[in-house]
Amino acid sequence: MARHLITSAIPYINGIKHLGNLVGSQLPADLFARYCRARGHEVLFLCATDEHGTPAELAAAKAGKPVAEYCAEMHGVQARIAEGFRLSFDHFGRSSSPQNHRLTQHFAKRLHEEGLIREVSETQMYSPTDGRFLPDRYIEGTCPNCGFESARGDQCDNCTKQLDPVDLINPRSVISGATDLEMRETKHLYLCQSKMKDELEAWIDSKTDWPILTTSIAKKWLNDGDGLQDRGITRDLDWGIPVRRGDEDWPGMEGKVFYVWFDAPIEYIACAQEWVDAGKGADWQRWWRTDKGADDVRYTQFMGKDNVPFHTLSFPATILGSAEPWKLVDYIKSFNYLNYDGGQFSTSRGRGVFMDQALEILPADYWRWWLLSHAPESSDSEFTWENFQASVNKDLADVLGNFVSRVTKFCRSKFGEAVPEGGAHGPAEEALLAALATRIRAYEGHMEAMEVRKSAAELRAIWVLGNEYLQEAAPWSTFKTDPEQAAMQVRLALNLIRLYAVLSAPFIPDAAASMLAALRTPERGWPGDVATALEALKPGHGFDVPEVLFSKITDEAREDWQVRFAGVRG
RNA sequence: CGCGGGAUGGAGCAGCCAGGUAGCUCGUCAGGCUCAUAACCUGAAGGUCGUAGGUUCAAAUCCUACUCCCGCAACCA
Repeated sequence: MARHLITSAIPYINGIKHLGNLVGSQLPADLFARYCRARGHEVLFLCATDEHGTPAELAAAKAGKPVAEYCAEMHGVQARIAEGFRLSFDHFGRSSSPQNHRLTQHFAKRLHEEGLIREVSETQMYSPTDGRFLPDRYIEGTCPNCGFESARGDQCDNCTKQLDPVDLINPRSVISGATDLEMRETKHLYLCQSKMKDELEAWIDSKTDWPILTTSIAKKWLNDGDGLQDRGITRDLDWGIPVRRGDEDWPGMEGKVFYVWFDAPIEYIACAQEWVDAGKGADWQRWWRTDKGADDVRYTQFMGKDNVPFHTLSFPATILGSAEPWKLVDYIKSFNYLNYDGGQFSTSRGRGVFMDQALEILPADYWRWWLLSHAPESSDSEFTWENFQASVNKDLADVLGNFVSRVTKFCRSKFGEAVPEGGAHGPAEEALLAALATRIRAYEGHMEAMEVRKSAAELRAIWVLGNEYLQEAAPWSTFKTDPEQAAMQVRLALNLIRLYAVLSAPFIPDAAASMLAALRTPERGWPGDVATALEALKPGHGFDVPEVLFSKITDEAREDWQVRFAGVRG
């Protein structure tokens, strides 16, 4: 038995996430966590909401609520939706937790003591009307290059030229429209990542088995231009973790907070503390401190490609720079983006399917299956309703659902609602067992390697074996001449349903539970020996013919949804 | 000359790292079965692997140039 620490990139608090966010981190992380648990490993699976930063403040203001209240509310919303998708977090924490405040301030102190923090004085655009410093992208004006009137402070969307806010003609605040902007001097703390470049590079270079997407992005940041740059870790905001050195004040940093990208990954650790403080666990240090039992932990992170630089460089710089024995990540699984029907998902324009809406129209398993079997592993992938309908109907309803249906109904009509007795395996059964063993081992290999698409394809192939077997065995024919043989065939098929439930549970947990419930068995141990696993249900064991496991998506429903989710979210 | 990923039959993908009869799912066509959610099983047609060169006995796989798509480009998260 191994010990697996698994974290999903933490979703930003601001609003409900869309399917692209889900498939890029939380869902594959959940798949892996469920698989590890099924294999008997000890698992700690953590996720949280990332709550600090300007967008949260603005969203709260728009909702007319204090930001703390807004975040608490949105955390509740996201937690409920995560439950709806059956994301099996051991704890779903908050980056605004007291635990994370303390820990973030602790890391800042350690980094300071190690000489890895320096102060930088800089000038930034300040808006007296808004009462805040404005990040570049919250400033708009006329592009000095092309004359485009809605150029952002960091870049002109029209001519793509890189800009500095001071370059803009007639700059104004995106928040209030105020034009009385002024440059003000402000002081910030920088993390001296450049001092750690060699250490980080050696560490990255040692990870030869990481996805190419992960290492190529990390190496680009390490070596692009002047190499790894120092990074500001503080901001002039109200909402965030106050800048302190552990318990002490930080002279000159009054009123400032840490930058979200500094405190967010630290929440992975703080979340384990929250898990303990919530009474769900006893000892968080044996997961996170290599001097306190975490030396045998394997730590895997899941995230979209936009998160890779922070997880391969910034957060490891924090960990390594602290010179304390914290657990470093062992494997980073990164994903490309999921596009929506010919374009991008857009949170601001309400384009695409959002997590709450998805659950309103179909059960979680449908989404889990499609998203995981089409996970954007090697390149960006695209959600289309036609593909979704075809995949779900074919894979879930026709191949798996129909298998359960035909077996249970046939048994009921010929033998009654109990596992029939008699008969012995012949060559066809031996061949099936051998094929199953081969494919199950392949499935395990793909799951362990976190090859999500390949795992799904292998699982589907395992389902197909059942239909192939039935076609060859044809119990509906043998029943007429040799009822005992038919009984054996049906008994095997019923046991196959149980096996499928166990193997499929990481992908489609609800359907798997329904299958086991119909078979009236709690037996869900992972199959070692296939022949043994297919004898779990003994002759005479009662079962129920389940309701239709997966109903099909009709053309009308699909067309309806296509229209409904094409435009602005209503 | 900013960086990275991708380009394989109608659609979506695997194969490429360790060169040697182009594989899978869907769709299409034909056949079979009739237990089942008009479902399942079997078979067939359809691609020379973005373009142009190069290396090699041999390239989807290695090298060079180019084209197109996507993402990133650090005080936005």
